[in-house]
Amino acid sequence: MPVSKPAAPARAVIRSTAEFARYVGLARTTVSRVLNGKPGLKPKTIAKVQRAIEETGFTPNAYALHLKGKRTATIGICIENLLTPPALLKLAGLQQKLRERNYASLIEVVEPGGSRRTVRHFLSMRVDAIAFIGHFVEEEIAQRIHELRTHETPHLIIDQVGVPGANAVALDRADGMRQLFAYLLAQRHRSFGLIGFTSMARSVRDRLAGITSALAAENLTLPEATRSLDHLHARENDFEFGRAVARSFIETSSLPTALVALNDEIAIGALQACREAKLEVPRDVSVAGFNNQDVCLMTTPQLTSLDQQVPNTVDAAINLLLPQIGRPLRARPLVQTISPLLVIRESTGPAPTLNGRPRRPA
Amino acid sequence: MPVSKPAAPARAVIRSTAEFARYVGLARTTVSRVLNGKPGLKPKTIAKVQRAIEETGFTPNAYALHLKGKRTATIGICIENLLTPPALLKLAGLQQKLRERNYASLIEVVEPGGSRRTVRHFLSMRVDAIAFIGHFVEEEIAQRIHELRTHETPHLIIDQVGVPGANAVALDRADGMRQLFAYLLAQRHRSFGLIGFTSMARSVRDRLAGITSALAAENLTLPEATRSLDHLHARENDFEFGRAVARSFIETSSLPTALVALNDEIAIGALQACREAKLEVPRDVSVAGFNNQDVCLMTTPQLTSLDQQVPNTVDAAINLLLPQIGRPLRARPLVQTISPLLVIRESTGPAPTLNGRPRRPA
DNA sequence: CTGAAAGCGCTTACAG
DNA sequence: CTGAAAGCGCTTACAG
Repeated sequence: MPVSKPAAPARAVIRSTAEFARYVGLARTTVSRVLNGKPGLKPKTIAKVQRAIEETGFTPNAYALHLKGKRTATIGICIENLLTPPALLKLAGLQQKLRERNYASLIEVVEPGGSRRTVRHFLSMRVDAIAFIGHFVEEEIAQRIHELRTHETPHLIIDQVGVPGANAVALDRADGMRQLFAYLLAQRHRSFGLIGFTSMARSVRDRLAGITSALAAENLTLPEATRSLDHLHARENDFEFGRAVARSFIETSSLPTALVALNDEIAIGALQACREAKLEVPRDVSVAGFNNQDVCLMTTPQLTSLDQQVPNTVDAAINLLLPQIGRPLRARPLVQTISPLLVIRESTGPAPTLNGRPRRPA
Repeated sequence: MPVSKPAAPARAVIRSTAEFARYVGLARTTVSRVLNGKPGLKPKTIAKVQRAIEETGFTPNAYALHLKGKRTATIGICIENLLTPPALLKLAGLQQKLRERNYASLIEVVEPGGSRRTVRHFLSMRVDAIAFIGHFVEEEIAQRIHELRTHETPHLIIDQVGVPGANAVALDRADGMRQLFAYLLAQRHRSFGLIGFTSMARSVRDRLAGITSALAAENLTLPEATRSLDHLHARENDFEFGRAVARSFIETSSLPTALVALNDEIAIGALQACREAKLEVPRDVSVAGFNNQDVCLMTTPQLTSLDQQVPNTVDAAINLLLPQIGRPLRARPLVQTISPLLVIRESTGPAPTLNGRPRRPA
């Protein structure tokens, strides 16, 4: 069954206004006007075009639109490859808020050393702004920020502080630790086991600074009030690490009255070690985590933790990032800080007294 | 200090090959050749251009490139707004694999009723293919798939089965339940409490089918071997729901020997209810979850669960999606099924015997 | 409402 | 290596 003529408009996929105009039987110009809601068109023409869109599913080529000057309305989001639950929550929240404001998100997971390629891709896509989520190699991200400045492309770093010249919104980890320690000190705790705080990362140093300041209010110092046994165990799996370090603390002759963990997984490991040693939490020892993940409600006892206030972070990110678009670059970086919320649950309580309830099971 | 001449190339942001060529002092054509690695260029010219790229950070406009026929190398990913941990893992895994293959990801979170707008946006961005992650309203997604077919744009649905004409990769939930029940039956369990299986969703029906088939192998039927008390409690928070329903089972005169939960959160709630009732798991009752989330390792006892095998799912997705690109659309949909992996941990064991160890604490 | 034309930023023959 | 030109898919005055 030979067919001579090219297929009628029936099934061919339409990929340009030219083809589409031919299909509807109108001039390209007219079609373009309808597509862009310009005034001065017959209702009948509009209806005809609309029907044709339904029939063909035609969408104008965004690439041509942008060449003609339309904003891309796209934000590049660069997220580090360590995808922790809080980081994913921020990513999801940011994406959703951007979408509500009619911005598309171009998302790339970046490994150390890979940010240059990603940023160049984002720039070639003429994104309106770029957000970074996570903790990056400081030198590397500082270089990216510098490039973006000379490019006059707005940026925002979420979670990492201390990058010179960078706009940032970050959790005030020092304040979080200050809150937690002020509370524990008020509960008469004086000896603290820190689990997982051994690192030169800025975020850990900030936390130690917060602890120091809370201790200072009681005339205590970090060396006299806190101890670490991190060096005794490798940190591969946070839960197992917390369990192992806590076990080491328990085997010690002088168990601190409170174990403070870098994150919830480590804290849950510590809870487990306590249970295995038949120590009752918080009667015998208090345990606190960080991040306030959903699991904190599922442990026995429920875990005291610091909430990252992700919705606040996302809101701040939107408010810092979007107003930069289309305006001259600010000379001074914008930095906003989010205070964590201390969520006190069952795993922390008054410090055990030596002559009161027993520290160790009989 | 009036300035008469326009600023020298010094600080102006360069946004086109024309400006850039002027900056380097070469013809646009030559610059384009260097940018695209064409042969027949003096090393000196290449070096000059490369240096200028370093200096200016110039990136060619991707929109113009594509207009000239370059592939967008972009995949649209549509994810439902119920961002469960496994769904996020799939999103992150897919994004990472695509990136390794030099595809960019355009990601949008979609609410019920919102898929049309998202797909139209993706199409206007001339994506090479579209992936859907999650469970969508069947009628709505069926409509999208139909549109994509007429558009000759490849698609893949991850996690949802039963959409007519759709390419899909999905977890074989029936097989998962079959595995779990075969194991529990071998452990002499004969009475099962199902928690959270009350739903007309296809994924739940599939699971019940799997249970039915495992029971049939022992000449048992769903009505005689399983019970549900879902109707007694509202399901707002899965953990609390699991706890409440399990408590109701415990208060019953005939506690099943195994509680099987729809997901890990519900199972952890059930574990909690058991602990509160001083029932020992698995001595007095076995408990199993679904998804094998990280928390399964953090509970006491550690939770038996079914692993979604996310890496397998992601690999299958890549292998189903990418080969479709640039080829004529296949007439028959591609459907691939991933078998969950039963991970047996401490929360399940032999069924208690009535005349052996006590079912309830004395 | 139509049609011809210019131009967005690129690449790619083509003729020097 | 250069330069002029065409064309990708659009929008937007401009003249009918």
